[in-house]
Amino acid sequence: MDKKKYYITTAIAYTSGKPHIGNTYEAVLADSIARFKRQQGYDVFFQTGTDEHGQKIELKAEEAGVSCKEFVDKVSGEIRDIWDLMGTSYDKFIRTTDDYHEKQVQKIFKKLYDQGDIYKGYYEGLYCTPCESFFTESQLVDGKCPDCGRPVTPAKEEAYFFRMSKYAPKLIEYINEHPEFIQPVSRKNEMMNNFLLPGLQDLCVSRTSFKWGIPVDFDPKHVVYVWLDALTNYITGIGYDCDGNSTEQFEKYWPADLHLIGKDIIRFHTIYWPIFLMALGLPLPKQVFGHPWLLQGDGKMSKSKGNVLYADQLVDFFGVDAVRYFVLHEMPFENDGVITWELMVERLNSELANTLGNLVNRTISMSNKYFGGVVKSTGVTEPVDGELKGVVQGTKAKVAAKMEDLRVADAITEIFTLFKRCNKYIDETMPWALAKDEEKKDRLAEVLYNLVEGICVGASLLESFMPDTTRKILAQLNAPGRTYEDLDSFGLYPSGNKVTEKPEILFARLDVKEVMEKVEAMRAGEAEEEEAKEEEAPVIDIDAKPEVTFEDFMKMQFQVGEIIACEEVKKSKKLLCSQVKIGSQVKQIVSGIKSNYKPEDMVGKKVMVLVNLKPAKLAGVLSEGMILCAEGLDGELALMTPDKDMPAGAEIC
RNA sequence: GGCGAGAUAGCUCAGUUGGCUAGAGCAUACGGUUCAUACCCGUAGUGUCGAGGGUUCGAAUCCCCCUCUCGCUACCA
Repeated sequence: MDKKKYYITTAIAYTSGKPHIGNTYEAVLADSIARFKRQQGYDVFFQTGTDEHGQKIELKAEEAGVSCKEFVDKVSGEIRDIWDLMGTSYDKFIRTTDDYHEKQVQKIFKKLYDQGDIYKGYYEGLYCTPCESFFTESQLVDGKCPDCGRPVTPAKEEAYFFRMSKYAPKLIEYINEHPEFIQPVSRKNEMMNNFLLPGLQDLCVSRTSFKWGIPVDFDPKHVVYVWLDALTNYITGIGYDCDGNSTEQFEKYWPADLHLIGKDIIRFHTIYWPIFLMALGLPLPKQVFGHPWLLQGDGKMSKSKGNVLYADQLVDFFGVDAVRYFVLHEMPFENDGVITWELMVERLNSELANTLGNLVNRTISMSNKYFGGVVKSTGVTEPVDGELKGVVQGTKAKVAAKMEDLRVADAITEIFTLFKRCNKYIDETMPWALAKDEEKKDRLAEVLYNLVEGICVGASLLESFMPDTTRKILAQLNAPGRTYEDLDSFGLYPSGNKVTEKPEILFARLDVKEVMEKVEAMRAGEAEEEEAKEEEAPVIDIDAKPEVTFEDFMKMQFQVGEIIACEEVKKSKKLLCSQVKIGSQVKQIVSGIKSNYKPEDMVGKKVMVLVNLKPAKLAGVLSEGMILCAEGLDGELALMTPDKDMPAGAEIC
């Protein structure tokens, strides 16, 4: 009988820089699921990879003074190295610059165009280069990119659009009929209420503003825009061909059983991607799981905060399996998880070193001390053995049930419950007491056999999550690997086998203080590097806007305004409403600066005002101008104030 | 502004259709043990279950209202 297939993917990582521990978490999570399914006997295909096109990469490459291809080759390689370091067992690492992918994307684009799903139009809007996104004015935050807070530039391009609305009813039906499709389910409501039910906008699927992308072959000044390029990796990677010459591999594995993605891109995977697939006449993936994020103690990781954790650093301190254990076990199913150095150390010490490592160590050392390492079942059982056996035999089913729901953290907890039970068993049976009585030698042997057997089962179940540790434990116990089917039986450890003479410490306890000192030292080194960098280039480059004529410029009237009153706009989160004295008149101006200025701080300030801007209502409040601000890297705002005291109304020219 | 989630032990959370003295892990305290990586095992707790009102024989659980937090979304010159 053919094995059941299981196709799992991660999102492909964007090659604009080194991935932090949060990105790495996704790969490890997918890996643990893939490994578990393999262990269960599924024919698993696990695909991951890198997303390598776009304007941001074009810019980064230019900055680095290399070609785009050289740039992405390097970064993609680094990402793959980290995935390898973490022991992710991917079957395929796709790159969106792979030639088969590029060719197929072109064919898909053409096909969708020919069948009328893609049409040519114009995109007018405001563009954020780093995010490579167009926004309507209404989407902007404080007039800035809603994603990154950086400035946007007006742009109009000829562009191709995908007719989303045509497929929306079918998608709504599909989602309603497949409640398990979007995980966690709370996300399903968000998608429905915010996008599908109010009506879907058409999606822009091409760009002319940059070159680093897959050219639209019948209209080469366009490149295919991110989602049609990136999302299709899930089918091109396993050999899809839209002319009907797909590989056997594709026929076998598609549709995907699970797309594992970050919660920030749920919308693209549960709306646009299914619709693309419908347009191609392909079945939809069975499940999309938007996992939560792994956060640093003091908020989301960001380079500017200097609190970014990288997988390789953590591995240097703790080892691969400890890091895998941490990210898999500390991450809740629905809420964001927290990672700090202190927490890492605590978990390592209490769970890995104390509970597991010490259990293996004490068991082996007793076997050596009492029986020269030979582990033998003598059949001298006592009632207390039954409870241990029950736990050992029952763990497999519990783990499987948790994994079925993608509750990886809970699955690991079940395995550790087994190890804790083993520790308790040692206390209950007191081998050291048995050892003092020659008549109880057979009982002692049986106790140690039961322990070794229990550990073997636990260690085997741990394989999906901490593969190296499993290998080490089984090697130290000189235990043969056992099949998944046998993980709920007890007594398969070959009686008479000899365990290692010198047990190796699996996880060494660490001292929090020492670790923190090392971390500080490392941080100091990084900070110096950062400082050196900052001294070199404390500048911000924004996209150049089209040239304006002097006449254009003269149309705008700038004056000094004095803020005489200011209050929060109640209905909004970011707006302040100021009364600004300009000459003898007073204008009401609303501005999105609440995050940086308090109303009381505003009063009395002299600011630069664009006076003749057409009035508009913001959050229902009339605004008759614009107060100008400079914006720093983190979205920090600074009001433009005159260098010397100037009367309200003075012209700025 | 719209939709949604949440507020439970010092910390992270579990509490199914309302029902016996509200739970787990970590941390704390005490006790036991010595095979082991100062480890393991046991015991003990502490909670106005966010505030207030209501339904009920009985509410952490259902209803109303309030406060706060969070997610998505809209508006944000």
